[in-house]
Amino acid sequence: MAAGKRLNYNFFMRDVLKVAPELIGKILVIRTGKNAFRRYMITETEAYRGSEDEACHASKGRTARTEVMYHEGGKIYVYFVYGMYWMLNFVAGEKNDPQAALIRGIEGFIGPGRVTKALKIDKSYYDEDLTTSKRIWVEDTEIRPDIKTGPRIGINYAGDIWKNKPWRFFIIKNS
DNA sequence: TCAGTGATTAGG
DNA sequence: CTAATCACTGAG
Repeated sequence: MAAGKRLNYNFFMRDVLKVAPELIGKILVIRTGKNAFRRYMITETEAYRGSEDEACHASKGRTARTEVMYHEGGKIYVYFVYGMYWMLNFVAGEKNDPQAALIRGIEGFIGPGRVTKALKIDKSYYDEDLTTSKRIWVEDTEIRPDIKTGPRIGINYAGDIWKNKPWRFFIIKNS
């Protein structure tokens, strides 16, 4: 895979613990008008992995909301939370293995709610396919950033085992 | 530190 | 139908 090329099916069909960190430094492209697109480098992600992961929405089973997580890698999982914010996730892994990477930060917009506000993401992106969509996709780069890890944010409801997993991936913004 | 805000879910 | 919950943010 080369810089500027769209990340394909094979990229997303792997385990989310590979996909989530590798998304860091990649370019998220979003259509903003008829022939207008904006490009943002992804700077922070989190991995949610399978029905065992108590922090993963799919740990409570297959529902209308989590259905797309059970689909093949490359789909988009969007959901609404706290009455105000859309969360943008990229589904990873094989069919029937519910995994997704939450996009927590892009260049200029740190925080999952701020990301979707900047990109104007809403429910209409639910189940969109990143490998074929004409309005959103991810491109490869030559960037190989120094990736830091830490525990995931906002999942206090999960047990300690899962709460402490270092499944948040990010790069510090250059100052 | 804490309220706002409404989709989603489980339960009666 | 009701009520609880929530992968957050901005104001104070």
